[in-house]
Amino acid sequence: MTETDLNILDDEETQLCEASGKTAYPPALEFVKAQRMADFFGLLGDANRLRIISLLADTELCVGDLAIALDMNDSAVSHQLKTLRALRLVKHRKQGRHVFYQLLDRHVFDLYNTVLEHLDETAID
Amino acid sequence: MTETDLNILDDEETQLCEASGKTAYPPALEFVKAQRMADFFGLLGDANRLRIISLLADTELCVGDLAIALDMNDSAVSHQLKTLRALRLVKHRKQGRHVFYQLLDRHVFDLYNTVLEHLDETAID
DNA sequence: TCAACACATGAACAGACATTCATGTGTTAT
DNA sequence: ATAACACATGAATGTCTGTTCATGTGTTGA
Repeated sequence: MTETDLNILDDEETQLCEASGKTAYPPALEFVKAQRMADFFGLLGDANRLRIISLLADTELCVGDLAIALDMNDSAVSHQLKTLRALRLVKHRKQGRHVFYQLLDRHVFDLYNTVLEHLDETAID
Repeated sequence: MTETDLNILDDEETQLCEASGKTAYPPALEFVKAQRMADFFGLLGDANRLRIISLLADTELCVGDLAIALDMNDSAVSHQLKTLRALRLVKHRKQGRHVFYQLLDRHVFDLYNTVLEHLDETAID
């Protein structure tokens, strides 16, 4: 047996369906970690947030210009930026009464591009 | 001017805030494409769906075993699998009264691992 | 000082979505 | 045939969340 190698909970040997040739549960991603990942992906699961990211990846922009470029309410943009700021995905710089935002985490933009390519080669729905 | 190079809508020369040194809007991701990406990311934005993916990446499993391994309702698992199936992320194989699912799109699992690493090196919240 | 501006923030509303429950379909075994 | 099983599906429910509206804070210019 290689239960420990497979990181299997051995409190109870619950039986799997006999149709599968397996004798124990495969290791599942712990829920807390799964939840953190889900939060991260969910963060990118909004079209307007992605468009904001796409803009801020190229250049620095203030809230008002973002709103105009995206045809969004100033307040809506500000709320979204607050979210992105909380996750440390953007940094901001105050200049007079303007606040300029810029993409901080390039890792996110890599993910962005990865999925962009994925969509080109895969037919969704 | 390099407006066409930058793919800028030139119907109206709306003025940006003078604080930014820019004279025109940067190109934004088209909304429809952004929406497709958002749908894709949103799909991964659920802890239980991620856990299902993590299990099906390692091995083939039937619905009932998934439900037990994840401590979920059979119906809930089935609903989630329907979603994953619609997006062609999993494939299924019928064997008697069991239906075995398996991860089809390894690209998704790559993304999964990428974010997993990302979370280890970044403090979220 | 006062008005206009840029942005932030809180509450309220509406839409999306995951789960549950009840039910339906198809398969196996007696 | 019929009961038990494995899974799928539709409706209903509760929760989460993005936008809007109203308001607050801080800055600039007259």
